[in-house]
Amino acid sequence: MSGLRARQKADRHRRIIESAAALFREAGYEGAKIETIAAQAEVSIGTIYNYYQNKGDILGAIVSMEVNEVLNAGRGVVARPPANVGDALDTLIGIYIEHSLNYLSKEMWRQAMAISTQLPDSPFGQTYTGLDRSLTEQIRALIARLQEIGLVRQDIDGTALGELIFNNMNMMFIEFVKRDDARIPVLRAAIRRQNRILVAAIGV
Amino acid sequence: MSGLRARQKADRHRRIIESAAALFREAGYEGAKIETIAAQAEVSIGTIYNYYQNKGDILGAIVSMEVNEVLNAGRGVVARPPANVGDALDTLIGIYIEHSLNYLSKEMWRQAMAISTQLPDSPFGQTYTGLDRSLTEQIRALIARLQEIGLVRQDIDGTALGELIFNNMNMMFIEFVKRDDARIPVLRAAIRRQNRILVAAIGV
DNA sequence: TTCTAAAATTGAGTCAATTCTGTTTTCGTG
DNA sequence: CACGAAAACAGAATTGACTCAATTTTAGAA
Repeated sequence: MSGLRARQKADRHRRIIESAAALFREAGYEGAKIETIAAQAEVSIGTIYNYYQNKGDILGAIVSMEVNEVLNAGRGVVARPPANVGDALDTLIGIYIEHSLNYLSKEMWRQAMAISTQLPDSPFGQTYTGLDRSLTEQIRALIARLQEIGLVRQDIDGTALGELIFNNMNMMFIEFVKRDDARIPVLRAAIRRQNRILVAAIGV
Repeated sequence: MSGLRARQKADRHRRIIESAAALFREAGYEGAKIETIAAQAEVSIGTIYNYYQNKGDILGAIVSMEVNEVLNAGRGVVARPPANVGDALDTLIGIYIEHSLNYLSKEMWRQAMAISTQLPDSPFGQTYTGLDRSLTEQIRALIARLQEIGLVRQDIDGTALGELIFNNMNMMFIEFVKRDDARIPVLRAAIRRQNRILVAAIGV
């Protein structure tokens, strides 16, 4: 392998993503025309559609990178969580939220979320669902860790709890990206307040 | 008022909604062309855009009717809730979920949800956010009612709890409409399982 | 080196939502 | 009843995502 064809392919992939990312930032998702992305990446429109099924999939590739970084950052917290249930959850969720706008603007998030519900079976739709699942799983892993340490009661249904916490956080995040004037500290405080009910219920 | 102009306007509104609803059912949201809706309603394309800012707003009008019916049905449960926290929540949520597919197909829900996150400031986007808020508020009202009756502890943060329950349910519903093969009883069972954690925490 | 099938690229063409501009209808007033 | 302004309407034109048939490039066998 690694012949000319494979190298050119990888190179084109990179050029398309880079052009798209730059344009999405500058002009927004809707404002970025495929034609312009193609011109900037020095490929034709047809080639873009050879690499990605639709415009949303291009955005999807960028979103995936961002979420994977977040998942990675979360591993540290799961491995060595703060010695207090409330803080542990807040720290993990904090990582998710604080990292979320590194590469993606709120508008890009809105588009990504919209596409993932609109076309759940498209490549990106499936990827996005998988990312959500991974985040849920990571929260569940944190809970399991806290149970090991003895900070969370053994008889708690960790799966259901992980889903509950993720679903609530995710929904709050969706509302957050829908309002351009919404601020991260306010979002985090609201989620802390909601989780307080759970924390009280599951602590030993 | 109530001159010819106003009457014609109301009549056209109705005709557009009826044509659109019929077509969305038959052909799906994407499959329903504005041109066809216009022809069926016996108005021009331009007129449709005079009444609704975009295709999504037409769907939005239909979704609003559905959700308002659901809210109405929920009032009964809030007024006379089952004498058990778990059952009370399950009954209210059951009403929401069981009614949800009366007029709207999963595909229509997907589109509606997508549009509401994609264009949160469009008329429909704002309406949808308002509907979500009303549902959250109704769950909060149920909790308040249960506190009055003495089934839920007085020191529980009802607002946060209402949000937590709604957000989790809503997220589960979103995942439900994303999968055409997902079934209502399974959805309800999953939500019951998640809520069990909360029920245990808030009961007197 | 030459040749051929498969893979990749190209961009003009299609399709459907939305916009735009000129026309028609309604309303209130003299 | 006639008239002018404002509101509604119509549908042709625009726009931009996506398709597809024709062309070019590559890999690897002879």
